[in-house]
Amino acid sequence: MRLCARTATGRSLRRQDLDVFQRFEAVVADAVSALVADGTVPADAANAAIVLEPPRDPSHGDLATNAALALAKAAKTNPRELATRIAMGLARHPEIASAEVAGPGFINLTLEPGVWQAEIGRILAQGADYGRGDPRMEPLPINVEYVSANPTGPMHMGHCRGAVVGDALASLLGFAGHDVVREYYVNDAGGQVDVLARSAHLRYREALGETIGDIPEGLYPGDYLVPVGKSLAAEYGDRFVGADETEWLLLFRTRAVAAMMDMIRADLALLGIHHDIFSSEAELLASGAPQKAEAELRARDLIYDGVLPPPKGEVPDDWEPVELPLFRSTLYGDDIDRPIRKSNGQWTYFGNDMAYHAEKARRSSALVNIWGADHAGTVKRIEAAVEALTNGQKRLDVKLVQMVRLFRAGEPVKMSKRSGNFVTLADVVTEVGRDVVRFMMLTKRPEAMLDFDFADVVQQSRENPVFYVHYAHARISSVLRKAATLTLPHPAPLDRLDSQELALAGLAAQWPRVVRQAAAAREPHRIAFYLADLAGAFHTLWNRGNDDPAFRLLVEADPALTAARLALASAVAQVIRTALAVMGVQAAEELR
RNA sequence: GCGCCUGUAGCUCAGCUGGAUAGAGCAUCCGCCUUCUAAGCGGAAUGUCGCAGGUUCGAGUCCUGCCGGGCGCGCCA
Repeated sequence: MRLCARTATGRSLRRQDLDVFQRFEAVVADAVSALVADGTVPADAANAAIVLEPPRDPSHGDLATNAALALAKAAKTNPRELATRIAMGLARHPEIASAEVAGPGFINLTLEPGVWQAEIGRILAQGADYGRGDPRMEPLPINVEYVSANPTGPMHMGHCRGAVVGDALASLLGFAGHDVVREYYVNDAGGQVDVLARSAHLRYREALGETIGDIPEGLYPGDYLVPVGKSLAAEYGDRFVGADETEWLLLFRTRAVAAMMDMIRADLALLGIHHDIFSSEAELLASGAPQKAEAELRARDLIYDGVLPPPKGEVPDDWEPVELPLFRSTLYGDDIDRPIRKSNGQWTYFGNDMAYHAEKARRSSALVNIWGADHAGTVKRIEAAVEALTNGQKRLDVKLVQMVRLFRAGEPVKMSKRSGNFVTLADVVTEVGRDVVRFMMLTKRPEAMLDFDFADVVQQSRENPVFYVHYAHARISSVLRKAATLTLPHPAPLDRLDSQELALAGLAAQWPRVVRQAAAAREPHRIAFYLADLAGAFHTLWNRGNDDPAFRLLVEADPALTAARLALASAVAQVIRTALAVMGVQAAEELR
């Protein structure tokens, strides 16, 4: 367990700068150190998996630790006995009201009310920075690569979830104290962009007056290429009409890709997503990076020339054994070794991608990729390549995001990519709003399928988490507007808050811990679930005031109590705002 | 055939990297409210955590093997 966080300059933070959980983790760690010092516990056991967490059952107090359970074996005592000794020490801490041994050897801590009262003050004092992590010591940023959709058309709903999850993860990591780079890998070198170029050439001829009729099978039918064709026609006239493909392909490709990327950036901007770096596959190729990566891996015998076995299951009719340069991904758990170049000598997608990740790894402390689940089969080889190219120093963490199924009032929305009849991201954002889209994409674990119903997501009711969280913030905002005219005591006497109110403060005080854990697990969706909990707890308290006016936030006859409750409500609103901001969502001041 | 993901209450899903008696919303049942602190409230009931083994003080969580669902599977991107 870490005793103290450290800043980028290596300076130790004072304990009062830590959040509640970190502070009491340190208290428990001190108690464990004392056991080591008096010989009860061997020194090497002290770094056992000791955790301090809020117990599920509130009757177990504010915090619970398994320290005795984790150490009993090494101390050769029974857990309850050890727990009793630890608890006796903990109980002497001025902020700990009671430390009780429970169950097989847990120690349940109940904190003095003043701890939670003080936490309200901290939330209000730190504002939007409450919960923000200390800057980490890594010299290089964490790289989050997400979206990276092929530049061959507008963003559609298939890209949406990965875009939101990636962006929220990036801002979560940033809030947790990491330096973060948001990156988009532009696949502007493969066969798909040649198809794009040919599709643009067709639109170019169309712009010059030719009747092109139906778009041939295999080309992109979307009319978003019409302006590209027009622009090329205006600039170059008819000189490429009958020309050989070699004369125009590169030019058309470059122009079409640039136009598609402008469109994609505009689509992403609708969601509030902006990448720091757009890396071009074509530029990477031109720089010779794949050759360098190959040479490096060949020197270490991680690439060799070999023949792959025929694919398992159904073997294609035209399958022939061919010798190819293969990367030994099987050394890292892959099923077969993977080719880095094709039989025609060109790089495979993986060959380029390997070099790209080597390059990313050089300028990053850690790599995260957000990929669609349809790429699941290629995860191992690229993680293996990063491990090999960095000698195991850097890890690539590929997060797979499952698909979203669209519904309209319970009916599945039919989509067919072939006919161009797909729902674009812009359509969805226009219809339900950016904040709704962003929040909804985080209401489920990314690796599970998500159903998105246009009717449900804008519904104003308890079962819609987006609404429910906004509603909590709007209620608080509304009361604070009303209270603006009141004369209230400063500072608010927070000791007037009752146990239910302090429990809500305790939940708000968990925000820094949620940030740390969600960031460590790279799971931004935890923020959405935390917010639903926090909003639920607030609404429950609010409803108390509906039943009995004495429990309302504003009690006109008692300005001191009103001030205390408003401080609590403001703190809750602050945490909601901050958490929503990490998700890229703007908190609502009122609902309409 | 192989790989990855997935299976938790009737439904939709959480489950804090192994902790205590597995939670929430919806639906159900029982009360209450008709209110701008509005877009309901309170309470109750609900489980073979897919199945079977294993690891250990302790398993929904880790390991192995089955079963069901999704995605993918030669040099595509």
